[in-house]
Parts: sequence; structure tokens; C-alpha cells
Amino acid sequence: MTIVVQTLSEQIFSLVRDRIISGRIPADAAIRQDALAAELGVSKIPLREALARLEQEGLLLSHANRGYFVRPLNVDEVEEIYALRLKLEPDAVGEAAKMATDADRKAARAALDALDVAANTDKTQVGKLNRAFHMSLVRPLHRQVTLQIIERLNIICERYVGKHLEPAGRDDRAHNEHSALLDLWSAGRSDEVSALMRQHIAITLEDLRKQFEMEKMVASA
Amino acid sequence: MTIVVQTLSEQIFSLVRDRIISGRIPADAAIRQDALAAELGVSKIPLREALARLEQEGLLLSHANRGYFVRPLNVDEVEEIYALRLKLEPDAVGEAAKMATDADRKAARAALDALDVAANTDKTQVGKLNRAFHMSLVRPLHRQVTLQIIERLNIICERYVGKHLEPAGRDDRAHNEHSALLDLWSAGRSDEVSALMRQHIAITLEDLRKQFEMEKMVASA
DNA sequence: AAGTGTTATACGGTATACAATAGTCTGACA
DNA sequence: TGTCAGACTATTGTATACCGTATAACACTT
Repeated sequence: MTIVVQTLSEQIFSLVRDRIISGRIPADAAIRQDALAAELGVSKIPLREALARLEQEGLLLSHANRGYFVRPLNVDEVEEIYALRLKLEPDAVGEAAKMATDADRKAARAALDALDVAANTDKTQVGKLNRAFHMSLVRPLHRQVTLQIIERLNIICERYVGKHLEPAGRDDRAHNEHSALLDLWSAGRSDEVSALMRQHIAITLEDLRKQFEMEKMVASA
Repeated sequence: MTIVVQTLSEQIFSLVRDRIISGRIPADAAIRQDALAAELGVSKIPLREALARLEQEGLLLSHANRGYFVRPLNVDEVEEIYALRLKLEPDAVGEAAKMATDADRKAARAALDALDVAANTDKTQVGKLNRAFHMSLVRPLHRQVTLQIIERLNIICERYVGKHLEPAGRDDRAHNEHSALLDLWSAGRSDEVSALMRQHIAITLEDLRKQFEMEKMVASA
């Protein structure tokens, strides 16, 4: 058991990140430092450090002397992010399947179970747990930079998915895909899990595309 | 002409980043905040913001209550970084070649010229200008996240290349490869420039591998 | 040699102050 | 009526001073 000490700045980082991902702080919103610091009961120093980190992560934008703003979502970026995920994640997951230990497989199983539970109870946690499951399939690769990049891409995806996707039936299909992924992955069937992951990502992108089309039509009606 | 205002924290970020890349602050070194702040003539607030950013960029590591340390270099990571570059950069450069405008082509040409000049005069600038040239081939793609990831990978590479590679003859070969790349790229020959970029990256990796072998043999002798 | 205080250093954070800047408002003037 | 200058305001970015405490190094005991 390794205990982890977290600085205030790191805690604020995750907290604000989650607020942005979940949309509780909407796109384009300005971050009022004094107000937010007061609300969180901290001074502006650890807050500003967290904001600097979040800008580096691509969730915030800063203009000198005007402060930080939540990075707006735009359709082109969805295509970009998913293209990147398709280039990196299926291969990574496939390779990781070869290296996974029993402990890794248990962890992935647990992550999927947690996701399934949340899907039926606390919807607000679905995004986070979905990401956790995806990452658990990559982690055994032990490639830190790869892992970090994939995680970052997943975080950005989460913003879009949370914002635009919740048609009925999606949950079921996602559940089935995840189960199949985990089975193949646990069996070390690298190529197959890789292919399925590619498909899983592509389908989600396709759903997003359709949803954007819908929203555009509604907007122009 | 768009003027750019830079906060102190952003300036410190680039400055410290360059010191790390160039090795002026060696791997594993501890960053003494008070000392560095005093040396730069700034307070610890903007310095710490810059350090937080640099950790997010993967150049520093922090331990709570112990501070920031320069992330050590290790051989496995070289393989990882180059694998990622090979997955992303050739395709990106190929696509960018299709989209490049005259202005883009001029910029790339200028970047290569600057690199060539530095190769014969100010060796300390070679790393930075090499990266600038590579990035100029990707920039017309106008994919911000892709661009940022590739830049980050190039920055990490720069640390290894600067540290381990300067055998004679490499400069010439690199120059020839760069020229050929630029020609194909400017002609919009997407597939060819993509293939050549793949080769260019692979060759550099191969050089690094050889160099590591050499260093290992020397060390064990 | 090993384990147990003790101490110094540097970090993480708070509170406060202030100059600089961007945005807003107002009123004068063409 | 429109716009332009200038005053006003809000907020950022940075500095300074200070505090509690975690960590590492050292001394001390057994």
C-alpha cells in the first residue's frame, strides 16, 4: 500500500477538471479567480497553479490579463480527437492485452463492474468510469507517455460525449461492446481486441456525427 | 501583425524548458524554487506556475513537499516516444502537404534555412530549429491537438538527441533528408513525403539505439 | 549496527498589497 | 445619430512577508 500525498493544487486541478468535463462550468465561461478561490476556500496561488495545468491539458485557454476561459467545443475537434484515438488506442490496448497480469485483469474487471453499476444508478459518474475502464485496458502496457496522451484524449472525448450523447439503447450496446472487449482482452487475443476497440471507437464517433447532424437540423428549423 | 502579450509565467516556462532540453539543468536535478526565482529576479508565484506547466508537459516530476525534479531520461522511453512519433508524424506531415499554402511553404523553407545556418554556426540552436522545421511541416494541418502532441514528442526527443547524438556525418545526412522532405512536401506529394518522414524518424531512432549500445559498452569496459 | 530523537531546510500555502490592463460607461463633439 | 476620448471599474498578474510542516540529515543512544 503506497500512500499518496496530494497537494492542494493537485486536488483543485482534478476538481475543476471534473467540473469542466461535466459541463458544470460551461464552455467559454470565464474563470473568476477570486470568486472560485473563495468558493473553494483556498487562496489564489494553488488555484492559479491548477489553472495553468488545466491550460496545458487543453481544457482551458488563457489570454494575458484577461484570465482563463473554458475551451470551447467545436465539431472539427471531435474528428481530430477520434482520429488520434483510432491511431493510438486500439494498438495500445492490443499490446497491453499481451502483457496484462492477473492483477491487471482483475482491475479491468472491477472497472467495468463499477461502470455497469453506475450506468444504472448514478449517471453523472458514467463518463469518469467509462474513462477509467478504457484506461485500465491500456495501463498494463506501462508506457507512461502513451498512457498520458490516451488519457488526455479520452478526457476531451468525455466532454463531447457527455454533452451530446444519451439516446436510449446506447447504454446497452456500449455494455455489450465493453464486455466483449474485456473478454478478448483478458484472453490475450491481441489482434481481435485491437480490432474491436477500433470498431468501438468508430461507432461512438459515428453516433456523435449523427447527433451533430440532428442538432444542426433542429437549430436551422 | 498580431502582437502577443506574454505573462511572466509563460516566459519562465519557455526559459526553464529550454534549460532542461539543453541539459543546462541536468536530469534528476532538484529545482530549488527560492534560488531559481532569485536568479531570474521574479517571485515564486509565476515560477511555480511555470513549474506546474512543465510537470504537465512531462519535463518535470514533483513529489509533494519535496518539490520538482527534472524527469530522468531512460532508454525505454526513447523507444516509446519514437513509436508514437512514427504513428503520428508521417501521416500528419503527409496530410499537411496537401493543405499547405504558399505562405506555409515559404515558412517551412525559412525554417530549414535557419536550421542549416545554425548547423554551421551556433550548434546550441540546432535542436530548437530542427524542431521548428519539423513543426512547420505539420502546422498547415491546422489540427491543434495533433500539433501540440507532436510538438511535445519532439521536445522530449530533443533532450535525447542533444544528449547522445553528434557523430560527424550525421549533420550532412540530416541536411539531405530535410531537403528532400521539403521538396516533396512543397510539391504536395503526400504519400512520398509521408514515407520519407517515416524513414527519417526511423533512422534517427536507429542512430540513438546504436549510440546507447556504444555507451553501454564503454560503461561496462 | 540499528533504531530513535532532533534540527534545519525548503516546500506548500495564506494574506495582503499594488501596478497594469481590459472592458465599460459617460459625455462631449462632429 | 454616431463615435471618440477619457474616466471609472473590475480583475488579473506579480510581489512580499509570513507560517506550519514534511522531509532528510544528523546526532545520539542502545
